Amino acid sequence: MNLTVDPDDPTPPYEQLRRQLVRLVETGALAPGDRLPPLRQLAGDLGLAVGTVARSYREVEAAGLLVSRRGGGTRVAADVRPTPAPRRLRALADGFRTEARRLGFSDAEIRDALTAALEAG
Amino acid sequence: MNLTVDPDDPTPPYEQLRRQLVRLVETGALAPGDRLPPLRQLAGDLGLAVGTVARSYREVEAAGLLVSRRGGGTRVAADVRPTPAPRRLRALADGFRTEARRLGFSDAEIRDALTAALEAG
DNA sequence: GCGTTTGTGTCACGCCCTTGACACAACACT
DNA sequence: AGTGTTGTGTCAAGGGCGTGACACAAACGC
Repeated sequence: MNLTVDPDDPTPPYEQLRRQLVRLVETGALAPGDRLPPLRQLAGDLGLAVGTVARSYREVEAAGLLVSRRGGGTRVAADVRPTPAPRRLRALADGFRTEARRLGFSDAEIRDALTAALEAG
Repeated sequence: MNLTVDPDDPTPPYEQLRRQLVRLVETGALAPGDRLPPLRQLAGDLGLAVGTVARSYREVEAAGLLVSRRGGGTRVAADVRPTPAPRRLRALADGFRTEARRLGFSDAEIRDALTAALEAG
C-alpha cells in the first residue's frame, strides 16, 4: 500500500498520513469500496499509536473520501469518483509548464527538456 | 520577497519558512550576498514571533546557505552556487515524466499533454 | 564616539500532538 | 449465540513548538 511516515519531517505524522490517503483515493490507486488496513495493523507497521492513525482516517472520512464502520473496517467511499487520468495528466503538465517558465525557459527549451527526460528513462 | 506562512497547514511555521528560504537560494532568486529581511521585520510581516523566524534563519545557516552577523543582518552565503537553471529544468522534466508514467500514459500522450499545456497559456 | 540596528540567547507559559493503555460498541465470522 | 475483529472514545503523561518579553553582543550609520 506504500504508506510511509518520515520521522525527520516536522510535519505531524497524522498530517503526512492524511495527505497520502487523500492522494491514493484521488488518483484512483484506491478504488471505491477498497478496504484500508485496520487501525492497529497500520499503526504497527508505521510505528505510530492507534489514536494517531485513527485521526488521519477520521479527517479523510470527514472530507467524504472514506467510510468507517465499527467492526467493518474503513473503506473508500462508494461515491468518490477518482479524478480522471487525463485531467491529472493535464494538471501535471500545467505544473511543469508553470515552473519551467518561472525559470525563464522558452517553450522550445521546455519541450527539449521533456524529450531528454523521456529518452533517459 | 514573497514569503508566506499558511496558518492552516499543520507543518510548523519555522519549517514552512525554512523550505521557502532554501528554495529561494537554490533557485537563485536570492543571489549570494543578498540581504534577507531583519528578524523583527519578517516576524512582523508574517505575524510570527522573532524566535520563530530566528530558528528558520539558524537552520538554513546551519545548512551553509546563509550567513548571519549581529548588527549586519543575514545574507546569502558568498560561496553558494545556485543550481544551474538547465539542471533544474531537467529535474522538473524528470519529475513530470515519472509522475505521468506512473499514471500509465505513453510517451506520446505525455508529449501531447505538454503541448496542450503550453498552448493554453 | 554614540545611538541604532540586528542577531543571539534565555525564560516561563500555553497549546498541539503523540503515546500507551484501557473500555466500549458495532460488525463479521463460525 | 458466541468469539474475534475493528473503529471510537477517554485519560494522563511527555515532548515539541510558538509566543512574548527581556537582556546582551556585535556591527552599522551618523
